Amino acid sequence: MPDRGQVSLESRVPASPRPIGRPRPPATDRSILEATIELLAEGGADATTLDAIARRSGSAKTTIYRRWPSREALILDALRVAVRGSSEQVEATREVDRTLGSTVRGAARTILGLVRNSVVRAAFPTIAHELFEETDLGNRFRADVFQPIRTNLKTRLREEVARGEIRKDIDLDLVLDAVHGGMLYRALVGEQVDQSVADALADLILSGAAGLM
Amino acid sequence: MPDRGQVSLESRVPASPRPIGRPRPPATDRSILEATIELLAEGGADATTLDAIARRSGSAKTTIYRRWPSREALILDALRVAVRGSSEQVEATREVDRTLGSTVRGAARTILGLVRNSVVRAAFPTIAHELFEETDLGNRFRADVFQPIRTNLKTRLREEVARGEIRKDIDLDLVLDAVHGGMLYRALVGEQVDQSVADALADLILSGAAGLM
DNA sequence: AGAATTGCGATACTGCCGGTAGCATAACTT
DNA sequence: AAGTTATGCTACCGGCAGTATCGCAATTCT
Repeated sequence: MPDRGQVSLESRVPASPRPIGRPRPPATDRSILEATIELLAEGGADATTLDAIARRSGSAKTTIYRRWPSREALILDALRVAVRGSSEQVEATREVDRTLGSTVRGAARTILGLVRNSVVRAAFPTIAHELFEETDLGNRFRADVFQPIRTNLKTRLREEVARGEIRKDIDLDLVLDAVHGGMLYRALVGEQVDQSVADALADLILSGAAGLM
Repeated sequence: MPDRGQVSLESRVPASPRPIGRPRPPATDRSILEATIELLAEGGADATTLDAIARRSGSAKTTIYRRWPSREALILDALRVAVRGSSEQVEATREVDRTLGSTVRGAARTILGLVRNSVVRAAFPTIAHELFEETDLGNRFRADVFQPIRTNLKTRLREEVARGEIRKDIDLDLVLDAVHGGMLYRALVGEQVDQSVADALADLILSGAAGLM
């Protein structure tokens, strides 16, 4: 069991000339992930059993286990793909406007796309479990998915601070927490989540709720 | 199988004089819930199997299934109890001060107690699943747990609006979403969550992030 | 007192699912 | 041709949610 690992982080310089033996068609990874995503979207996590994934992808269950160490890992990888797709879509939509507070509004809209994504919703309990339990899987997911989005947004927020659009004494992490968390929370408790809500939330956090006294 | 049901919602006017047959000792309910809470806190949801609950509570598995229709229902009831305990504790701590924005800060601290509660953390993936899937269980939980907290806070926020501490044009739901969601989100992604963070988040939402230009 | 009714504990069971083992075979390198 | 690795298949293990059965206990009704 060589376990070549689909995320070859260690494959540095030599770029291994040609591995010996029967090669793994990369298309198999894609079809498995695709099947997983479809099942998550259609029937939720409960319907996403390994037998169902194997059946739909056309690969054997054993093949799947040679490429992913566990069902959770596969689901999280599928979620990774789905998130990447969803946020890229949003990024494309976002015009590069520089109106006041555009970053905060953009952040709210990005999360909007995610909390409405059926794959994200289906996989959310799983990822929440991994995050809370501080699992290796959860930590990797946090580093690979959450952190990049966050550092990107923070950079842009710092630019807004430099431009004077945001106060210098503001904790930018809190701004992002309030925006992202607020949208997520609304989705959780079943309140309306759409673009107007996203914008309203962003505006609230920018302008504050306090009376002017 | 009469299934008397532990949440006799239909038991209206007559208040059934005395049910026939061997009575259910209410202590059994308590010991089962207690065992469930302990297991959730100690080993997480995975360790909270029905056999473990039966073993620890001293009741038979069949007895548990006569009182709760499913494992999920039992876990959600246990969570309900744990939340009630946790938020009552916070309510007691909260002095009845009327400083500006005290409600918002109080809301942040209440959630702080919840996201740090190990039972809540353990049961969170389950409740998230039920909420997202719009299950009967999830809807009941929303109505029984989320709504009361929310309406209570909204009432107090409206008083602050009347007092001029909060602007009239503010969507109070969004304020609560940002506070609760922000704290939850921080706990999820593993950022620091303590009282100073709760207060800072509340202050941010009250005063806003925007520069004064 | 005795019949009827309901709850309990124990044991055994079903069914599903995550994960594994073993094997024959396919694809590739040398 | 020999060695190496991937695949599909079938069969299996172990754990766990949920059910069935049964003898017994506690209580109400007549």
